[in-house]
Amino acid sequence: MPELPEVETTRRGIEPPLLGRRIESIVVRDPRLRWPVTDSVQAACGHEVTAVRRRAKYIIIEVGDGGLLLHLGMSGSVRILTEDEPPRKHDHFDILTREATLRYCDPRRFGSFSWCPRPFEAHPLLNGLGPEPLSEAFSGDHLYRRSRGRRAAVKNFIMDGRIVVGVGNIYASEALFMAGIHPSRAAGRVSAARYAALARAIQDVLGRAVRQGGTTLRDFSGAGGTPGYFAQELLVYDREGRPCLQCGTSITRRVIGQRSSFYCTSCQR
DNA sequence: ATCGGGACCTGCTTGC
DNA sequence: TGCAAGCAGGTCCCGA
Repeated sequence: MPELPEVETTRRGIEPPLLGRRIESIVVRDPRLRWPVTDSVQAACGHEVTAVRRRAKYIIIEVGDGGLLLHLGMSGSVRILTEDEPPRKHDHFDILTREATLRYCDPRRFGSFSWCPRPFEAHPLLNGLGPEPLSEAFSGDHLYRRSRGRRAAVKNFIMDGRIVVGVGNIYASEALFMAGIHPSRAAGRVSAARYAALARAIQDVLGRAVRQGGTTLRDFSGAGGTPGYFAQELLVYDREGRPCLQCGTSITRRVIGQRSSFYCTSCQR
């Protein structure tokens, strides 16, 4: 469900109700996430939220001497409650302020929730991460330099968080199509010029999706998991057998690195 | 160092 | 209608 645009949309959605508010309590109903949720998250209680940031697909709810580190995994979502509501299946925990409650739901339990002391970058889950795709630190030149000598498929390469963060399965397919690069081409065999086009494509597609408020999480009432209206803008993803919008060739689906990949055999080389 | 594959989960859709 | 297989937007960890 959540790629970077959805995570950023979630961040923007929970920032107003949390920023400047004191965390009164954290109620863990079901600690079984990717890693068991421990009592260490209670360190945030009694503190005021000073910022709600995003790093890669993590959301960091900052308080005094640390932050709550949140990942939505494949199926995670949060909603903001302003009145009591009985928990549903897969509602794992609540973060309560006086005014509102953040409730986290994650059926597949690939998400995570943990306490992160400062400095955040030192946390094992955050250190070693590559640049943010929408930051100055990310460029075609960066991709080019990091890819020399690599034989892995370029699609896997750009989905590797140590190279660049936030490029998930959908947008990897989309960006490669926009740049005209075949997803299974060896990363080390893509020219600097084509990496420049790829970096632009990644920034363009992620930037547009963020500006549109993501897709499935536009509201926080727990929408259902299918692609929202951004799906209409997808050029190749989930379009197997349908005509390429550039040349009419039937779009191919193939598993690369255990993930479905969609591309045009004629436009992408 | 790099790579591919397996692992972790539930729920929905598809096909026999 | 029922049941099993296949599929899903992430990413960590392992052995080669």
